[in-house]
Amino acid sequence: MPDGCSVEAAFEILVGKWKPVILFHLFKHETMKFTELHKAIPDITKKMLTAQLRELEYHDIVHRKIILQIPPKVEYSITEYGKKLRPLLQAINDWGMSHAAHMNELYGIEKSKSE
Amino acid sequence: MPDGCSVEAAFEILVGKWKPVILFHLFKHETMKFTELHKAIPDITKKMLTAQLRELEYHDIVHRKIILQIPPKVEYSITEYGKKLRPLLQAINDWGMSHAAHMNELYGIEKSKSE
DNA sequence: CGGGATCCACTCCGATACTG
DNA sequence: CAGTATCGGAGTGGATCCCG
Repeated sequence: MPDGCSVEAAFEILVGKWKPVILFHLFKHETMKFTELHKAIPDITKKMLTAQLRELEYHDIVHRKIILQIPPKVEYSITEYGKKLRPLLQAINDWGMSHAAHMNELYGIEKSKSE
Repeated sequence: MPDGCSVEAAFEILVGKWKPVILFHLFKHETMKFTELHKAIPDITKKMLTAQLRELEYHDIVHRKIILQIPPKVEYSITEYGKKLRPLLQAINDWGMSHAAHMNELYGIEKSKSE
């Protein structure tokens, strides 16, 4: 099965529950410090933020720049290679939005998750 | 956060570990019976196959046609709406493939997952 | 400040067995 | 044949504490 399988490979990199949000912020701000990211996504724990960032770094999607000084500082940014992801993410996002509208047509607006 | 969040919504529908493969087969064969799908994806259990199919059905991506007879038969097919997913899946797949090549450049071919 | 280590809770998935 | 119900394991994410 040559085709349709790299989809899962792609998902392994993009899923992870927090990666889309992290990438979203990084695409917007170009460069963000660890703390800025953490404040932008308050619900994430430091552990998870670090873990997801490390994975993205491994996949050459984000770059980690360490600034040694007394209050240590680390800046994260999207790599040139990582920027290629943008149209794909955008396409997925567009589909997600239009699909939400489609679901709305079919079932009506569901606010609470049934009772 | 209006943007970059529908990505996760889209993932909820497309991820699930088996959905891409199921969709892949369905896109190829137009119409498949439950057993055919099961034979096409031997590793999946009946429980999972049913569950994933039901979710896709709920999201109006696949259609379930029940043929009542003594050996019961059910045919699954992609809906018209579901066909819109094809280019998206293709794009994700393309990126996954090119990314695999990129990883190969960076780290070389890794066959075993390091002992 | 950035991030690693440990422990725990929860969810997802597989194996098996049963039903219509 | 198509599908459901139950159980149990594995993997994932969260809270907390500790280290540079």
